[in-house]
Amino acid sequence: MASDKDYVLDDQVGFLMRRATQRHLGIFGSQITDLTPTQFAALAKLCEIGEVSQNALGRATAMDAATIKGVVDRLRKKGFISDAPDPTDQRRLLLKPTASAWENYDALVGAAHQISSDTLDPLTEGEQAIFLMLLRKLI
Amino acid sequence: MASDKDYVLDDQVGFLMRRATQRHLGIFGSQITDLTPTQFAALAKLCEIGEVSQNALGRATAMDAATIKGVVDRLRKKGFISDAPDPTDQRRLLLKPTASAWENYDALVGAAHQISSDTLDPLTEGEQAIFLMLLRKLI
DNA sequence: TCAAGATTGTTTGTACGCAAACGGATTTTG
DNA sequence: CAAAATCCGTTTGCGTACAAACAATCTTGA
Repeated sequence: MASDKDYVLDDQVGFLMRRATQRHLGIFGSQITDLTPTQFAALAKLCEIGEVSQNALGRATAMDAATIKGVVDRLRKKGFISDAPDPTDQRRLLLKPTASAWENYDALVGAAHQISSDTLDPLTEGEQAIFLMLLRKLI
Repeated sequence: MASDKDYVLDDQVGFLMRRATQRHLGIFGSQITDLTPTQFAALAKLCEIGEVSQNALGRATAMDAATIKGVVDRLRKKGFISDAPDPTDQRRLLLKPTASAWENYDALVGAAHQISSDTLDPLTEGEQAIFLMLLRKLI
């Protein structure tokens, strides 16, 4: 008989979440190729907020200071972020989306919705709502 | 009024899964410090299987060939994996857990169970079962 | 049988993701 | 007001993760 101590990797929540994330990233990559999911998240938040410091954008997108720096660097290289020193705080780098950022964001929002929809497609609508509700409790 | 096209990052399944995974990795790191979650997954599978080629271990743990190579290299450096060429297939590297691997695995299984339990702790037992069931459908 | 195709392990390059440390700027507090 | 604490952006180092390419080795099919 199975002991309480049995450990089946494939039944562990961490392993299942990693695999579900892998599938989601595959869906994302097949529909949006110019930006990574992380870059799109930062772009979306930046367009949502409008003007924000680098670290604050990181907090808003759940990326630490080291991670958001690399993401912002790559978005700037793509021409999606312009920055200027904050006149009221000399430590801060004030980020703003460029016109090109808005164009790309607007063009990609539909695909982004589709990606979320495709990710949840194996579930019924009711299950999707339950899943998202439970997922929110695990943050 | 909100348009159908509104995109709220914080409501997207990908973003929520990333944050839930972050929380889980934090819980893991606070209870198991000698091994990363990925390394523990590979170790657990290796102990479960017993003897397996490197790429096959990667498939069993949802890691591609490049990723599993690095993980195996680090586990070997820690003394948890011994390898030998497969006599029946000269391409294959046959991996086996060392005695030290078994000792460490046995010693850590309890913590691993606790990590899964802590990760799901915000949910009731019924919710946990539902969440895992839905998560499995999203793989 | 033997050429075509697949698989094994490897390397390189890019991109998160986090810990830790750092100097400089700002805020808090004693 | 000055010291302590905090926050800002940066760098380094390590560990996933995956794409793409590669040589060596099997396997298959005509």
